[in-house]
Amino acid sequence: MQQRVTIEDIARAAGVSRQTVTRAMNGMPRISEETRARVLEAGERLGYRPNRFASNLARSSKAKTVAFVVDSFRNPYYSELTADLLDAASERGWQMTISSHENELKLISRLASEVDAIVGYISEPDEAALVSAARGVPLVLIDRTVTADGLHSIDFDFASAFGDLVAGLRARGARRFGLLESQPAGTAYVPSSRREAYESTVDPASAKAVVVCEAPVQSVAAGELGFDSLIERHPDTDTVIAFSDLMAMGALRAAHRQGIEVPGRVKIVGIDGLSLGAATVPALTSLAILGSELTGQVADVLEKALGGADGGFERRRSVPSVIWRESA
Amino acid sequence: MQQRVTIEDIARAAGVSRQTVTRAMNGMPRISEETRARVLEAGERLGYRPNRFASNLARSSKAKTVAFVVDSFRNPYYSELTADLLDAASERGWQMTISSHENELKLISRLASEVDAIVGYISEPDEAALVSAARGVPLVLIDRTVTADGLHSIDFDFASAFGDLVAGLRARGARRFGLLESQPAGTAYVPSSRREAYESTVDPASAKAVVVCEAPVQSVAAGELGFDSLIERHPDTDTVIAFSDLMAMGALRAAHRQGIEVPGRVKIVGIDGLSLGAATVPALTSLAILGSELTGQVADVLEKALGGADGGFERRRSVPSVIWRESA
DNA sequence: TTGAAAGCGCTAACAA
DNA sequence: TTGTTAGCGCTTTCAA
Repeated sequence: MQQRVTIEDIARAAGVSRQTVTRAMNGMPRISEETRARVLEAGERLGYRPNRFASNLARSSKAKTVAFVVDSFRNPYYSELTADLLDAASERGWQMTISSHENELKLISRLASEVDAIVGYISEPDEAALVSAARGVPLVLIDRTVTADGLHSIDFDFASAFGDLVAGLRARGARRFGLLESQPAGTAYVPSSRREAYESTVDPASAKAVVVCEAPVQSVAAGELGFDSLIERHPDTDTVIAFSDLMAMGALRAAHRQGIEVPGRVKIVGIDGLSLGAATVPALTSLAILGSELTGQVADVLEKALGGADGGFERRRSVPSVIWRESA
Repeated sequence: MQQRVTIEDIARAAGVSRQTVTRAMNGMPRISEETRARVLEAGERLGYRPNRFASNLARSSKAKTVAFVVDSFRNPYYSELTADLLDAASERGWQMTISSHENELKLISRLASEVDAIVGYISEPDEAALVSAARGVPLVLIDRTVTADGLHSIDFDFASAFGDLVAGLRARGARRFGLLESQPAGTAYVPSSRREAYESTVDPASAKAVVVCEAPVQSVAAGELGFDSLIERHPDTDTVIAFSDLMAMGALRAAHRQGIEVPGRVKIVGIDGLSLGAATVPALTSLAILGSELTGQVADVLEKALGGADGGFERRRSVPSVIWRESA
């Protein structure tokens, strides 16, 4: 970049001091309209572009930028959430930069020198490593609970959410449940909090009907395969709860292929609350994380953290709520 | 933020000069491993965090950040494209910040002082106003062609893409086409380049079967309503081309509701190339913009623009290509 | 291998 | 209303 035009140049061109240029450029008081116009005109003419680094270095209130980290923006869950967070960020005057994973720790450590806070879905289990990678930059982890000092977290209360969901499903005639879980291929299996909530909510027979798909968490294909195998192993299943809306969409496809009527013969429910769920055939009932108070919680935690309140680390919980649509 | 720990502090703590700290921190040569370790340790201990503004101000090669501007990240088209661009950006070491519209000109003018380049979907027709809002920051407009000096653009060659699409559809038995177009509510209607390409490609009778939905461009509901009205007005239609994949998904829903078999009775095709198209029932055939050379073109143009090559403004064209799936 | 000096471009505080 | 003087925190010469 040939960023050569500085306030110095403008000052010279307009015959004023640098300070006056600053005042004109930033709409500050204590300057006559006349000089302001003259300075602005000179800036325009010379093609002046403020240097944001210099400006922020000198300025007392620095620009805040927060990084949002996710697995992949190809997943509509993350992108819808991004949209929500983006609104919250721009309301508060924060810039938001987004990144998807390479190596988590390396990414965090890189971001730590580029932004003022990091928030996102990060699976690295070693909390101490996270704290040290963040080097003092506030780090807010979503969808998990942390214990280490130095980290904030916002988790979902699936236990109570599943209570509501299952009760509602029973009221709609559900008797025999099945769960489609997902696990990133090639990793050690750890039961998800979704699964734990499921098992402790449904009847014992249903609790055993769990299919774990080895696939990227958010894959339609996984839902499709999982549905087939679930129905094969547990033919009496009348209600399928999928780990995510995308998997539920896969289940919908599988049901259609098998000629299984939804919701007549089998009800299908996803988790996430994608707005896209309204566009499937039939429209998807979902345990919604999006559109819940999640966004507000994130913004809240960030506000505290950016404010520099070193006092304590937030541990929040957010309760998903059911969106009833056609599929259940 | 209490960003008080500076290299000065570390220098003092480690008993070295500031330069030495810089060398240690940035992995530069001309420093003994021993001092480097000592300095790093001091930094760790004091909780040092580099100030990115100071660093970039002093550094000769500044960090590049590019802003990506779209209507809304709730639209999967934009989010999938974001994912693509994000990959391209991180490969090149650029930061990317994303923004969705408020007032376009105001947004651009704000971004102009915060980033090094702006790329995106911007509908403001007044090119001079865009140039002046960008204040010298490279501005790359997608999905349109510009004439003004000072703007880059990357447009889609729908004319030739529609040629391929329609030929392929005919080979699959299509005879009577219909187009579902969309127009933001409350704006003056201007035929899209998609429509123009459509009309000049299909037979005269089909060219007249165009339904313009007054709705947000990318709405499933619009596609649903549009499909109904198209079939009502032109019952002999056997192939529906929708302005976007989301609208095509709406059309799919409407067809299902009406008991119209897809692709047996009516073929349905979208535009965009969403990966989600693979998840619908039936999976969606689409004229793909995503996954085409678009991303590469954008990166290319940005590279030139960021490089500071003032020489000329790029005018690129990108040809969408058909992804054949079940719906046609 | 290390350090001293001189800025990067801008804004804050103070004077004039 | 305007200008002067000091930095913001870091990196880049250039010397030692």
